[in-house]
Amino acid sequence: MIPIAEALLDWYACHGRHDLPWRQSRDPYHLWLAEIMLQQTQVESARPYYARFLQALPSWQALAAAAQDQVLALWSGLGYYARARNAQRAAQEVVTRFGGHFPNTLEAAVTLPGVGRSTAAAVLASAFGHRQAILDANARRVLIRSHAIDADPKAAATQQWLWTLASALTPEDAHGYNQAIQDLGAMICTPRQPRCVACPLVDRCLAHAQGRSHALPAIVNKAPKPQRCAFFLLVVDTEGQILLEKRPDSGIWGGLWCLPQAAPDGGAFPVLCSGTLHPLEDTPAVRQSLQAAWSRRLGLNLQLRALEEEQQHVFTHFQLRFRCVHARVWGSAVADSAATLRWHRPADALAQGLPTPIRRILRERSGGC
DNA sequence: TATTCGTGGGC
DNA sequence: TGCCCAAGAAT
Repeated sequence: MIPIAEALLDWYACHGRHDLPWRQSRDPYHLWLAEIMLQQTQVESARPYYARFLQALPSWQALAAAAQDQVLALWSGLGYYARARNAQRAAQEVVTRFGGHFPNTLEAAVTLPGVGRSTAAAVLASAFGHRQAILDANARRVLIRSHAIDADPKAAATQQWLWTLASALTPEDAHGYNQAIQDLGAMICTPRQPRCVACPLVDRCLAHAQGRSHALPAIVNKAPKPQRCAFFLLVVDTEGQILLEKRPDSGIWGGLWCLPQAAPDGGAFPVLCSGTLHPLEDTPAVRQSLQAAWSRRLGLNLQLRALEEEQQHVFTHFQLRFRCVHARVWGSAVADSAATLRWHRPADALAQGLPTPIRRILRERSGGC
């Protein structure tokens, strides 16, 4: 066996995180679900979602047949909601195209929505014992440091080299090795302040030999985050119900239920705001356009009331500044043939698949903790 | 090829 | 506090 693999497997046997829930199973459904949830997500964030999801939808068939709203409600708060929509589509394809069994080749597995090369390899190795290399953030960082790779980690040529390296280093026991290198990356070879004294690869690590462990991977220059501004409508009917709008599948918060949103100009999408402008200012003109836009889009006769203080929510690639607008409704009834508008009692609203800042708003209003 | 997709932890 | 980063994939 390659010395690196042997050292990693020995270390893993003693120090690995053997107690993770998805490591107690060899069921492809369990392992696949864990891999999807863990994409760009830390273990402790995904853990409670994994348990709840499996409890509610314990099989390919259950997930395939579920209502999308239920799937998104189970995912609500975990982020990257395309994963949830793709997961359901993948389950449907496993049932219809693969007879209820996860495909047992890399080529077939990556045809499933939301399953890329690394996710497919992880499932095949763990569920079927195949010798398949992964290349996630942990493995990538370990390889970059151990081989002192200076190139831009995101460049295509670097990715290709890393995949070649990962494949060459992965032993027959890929199941154990993949988990070992992930645990090393998460526990020892961390992004900042790696604990090289406790690393089983310290004697073979080029970065450590060169005294550059802390300097790798190379830093990629970051683009400044644009700011976007929007208003959210808080309208309650005579029975105390609140109006929610289902967002389209594409775009941010796709498929989730949200407070009706409008830009200061009345448009549907948040507008870019520079430092000098005050797009969230409470002016008669802004109120006018908001009232007109929402009344038309929602088919309601609205009377705007107070505007709440500005809040913000930071995404990976932009910052959303927003204010909540209280309103009264005259008459009733929302005409919505597409069923993208619904009145919910407060408790019902909180059971829906909501984006985190919207959940926070509704929770505070209903006096919850 | 470069963007677009969430959210919370940690320093 | 602000910023970086995470068990990546789709478009």
